[in-house]
Amino acid sequence: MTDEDPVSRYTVRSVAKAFRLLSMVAEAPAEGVTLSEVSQHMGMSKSAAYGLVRTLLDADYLYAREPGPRYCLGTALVWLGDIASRRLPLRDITAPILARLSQQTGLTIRVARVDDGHPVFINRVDAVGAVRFHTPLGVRELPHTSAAGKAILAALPDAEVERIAAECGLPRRTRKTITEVPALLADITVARRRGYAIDDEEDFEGVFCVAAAFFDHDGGCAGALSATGIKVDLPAWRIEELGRMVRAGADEVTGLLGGRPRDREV
Amino acid sequence: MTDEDPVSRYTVRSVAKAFRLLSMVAEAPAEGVTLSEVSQHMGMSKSAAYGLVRTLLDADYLYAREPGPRYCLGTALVWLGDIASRRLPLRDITAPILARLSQQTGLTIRVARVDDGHPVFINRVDAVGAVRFHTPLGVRELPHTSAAGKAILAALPDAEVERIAAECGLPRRTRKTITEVPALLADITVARRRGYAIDDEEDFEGVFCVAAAFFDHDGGCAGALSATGIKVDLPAWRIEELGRMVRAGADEVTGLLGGRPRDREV
DNA sequence: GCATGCCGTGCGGTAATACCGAACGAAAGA
DNA sequence: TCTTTCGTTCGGTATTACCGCACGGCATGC
Repeated sequence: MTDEDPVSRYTVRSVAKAFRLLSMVAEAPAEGVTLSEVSQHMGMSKSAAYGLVRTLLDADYLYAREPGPRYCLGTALVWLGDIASRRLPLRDITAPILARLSQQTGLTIRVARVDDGHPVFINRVDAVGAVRFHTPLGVRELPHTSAAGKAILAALPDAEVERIAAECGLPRRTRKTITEVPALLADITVARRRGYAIDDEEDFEGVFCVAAAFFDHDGGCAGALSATGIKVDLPAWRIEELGRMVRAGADEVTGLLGGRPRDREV
Repeated sequence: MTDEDPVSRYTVRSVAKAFRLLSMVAEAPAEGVTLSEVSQHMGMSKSAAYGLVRTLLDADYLYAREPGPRYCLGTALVWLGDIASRRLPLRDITAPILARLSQQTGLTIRVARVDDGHPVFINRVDAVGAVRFHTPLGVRELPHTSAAGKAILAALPDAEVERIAAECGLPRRTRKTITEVPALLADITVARRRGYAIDDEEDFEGVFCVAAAFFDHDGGCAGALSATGIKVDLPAWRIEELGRMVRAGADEVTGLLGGRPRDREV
């Protein structure tokens, strides 16, 4: 084996495998996976998979649900995830604003931080009695299919938007997804004037989002707030109202971050 | 090496080390840890620690905060923790009740599930503007120092309580912690009559908790709801009111679980 | 009732590996 | 300027994790 592996020379392979296993369980149905499924998907023998699973069980990263047994994500991940998310400064700062917006609007409110032009949602508050959207946290999302992503793009110069678009390729998610760079730039230009970005069924059919970006002390975009609802519940006047509320919430976050809002930009 | 290790023959050692490292970072200050600290605390060479850290960085289980660099828990853990906690059925069922109780009381409301007589908190809703308590999720807690723990114990027969008490040894946390089995049984007996359990500065100085258990279709205790506040803010009449509200919330959870509430028990 | 898969569990042997030690450039402190 | 400490990199080797194989249990099908 003289060829160059995709893994660095310093990668501990067993650990990387364990993480691949956890990702596989996370993406599998909630009932969990069997040992044989693990050995198949991981391309390793059953006995090797058994050792790996046992290690994860002992550490509470997995737990065995009888009968089967089927393996599911364990409480150690709840523990670590709670600590990790609490230590994101943005989360603490924005939590009360999310709660207030959720009460005011009756919608699901989320906050994303920026990762190289892409949104990573780090918290979510579901309104009581509202539709629950199963949107993941902690994942780098596509920038062009969510309102939060477009609000973040709108804070960047057009050249940067084009670079990011070329990088991720603007894949289609629904029939309304913007898949061409000029259309994306046009949409962003409107968002800059309006003060908030809109996702009109561009990520999921029937789902509508409104988002506004906030900025830190550098004047750089630090993230975005978004409100998510079912499209049929949102007439035009309601969308404008939501836009103003989200915009106001984002400005408040900007203030708490010691930042300065930009003129004529989201 | 013919001696019996504490780890099973099937334990993948590198993976266990990676988990120990994550636990270490989780218990360290929020600013993160340096590579040298890792190699020291883990008892391994710097180069080995470097390989491990690089692996965790590549998988987003850690991220490097400049300068230093200092290593902190990464967004992959936020992702996995979010999925793991969403898949706990109790969490979805109780979420709206937590939110309502939090609004009604202005306190932090938590829900714990039962793990062999011990409470494991799986969700928490902080009231807006209230004091934030940094209580971890997903950890097996001591049963005798929290209101939720005592509410769970109150649902068990005395013999079982004595077994659990012998197992964990009733360690002291504050000067008010109950450290003797007879006193614990007496406290639990009162809780059974009253319908809710109380933690009066037995876990943290100045912190007061009220909790009530809920039950599943077997009639077994499935967990408990608790309300947490600063002691000076809670006169006696307020505590009684809180107890009734938490009790009512727990009964509601019991109903949603298809369970039946017990007579004269928490 | 018997055969037949399939699953989870255990055990050697060996090829793959993760670890140690040493060394280097850079940055911070004396 | 000198010293210390940090993160990083690189061979060599002892450790190891993996594969193949076999066994017991549990359903399913004939």
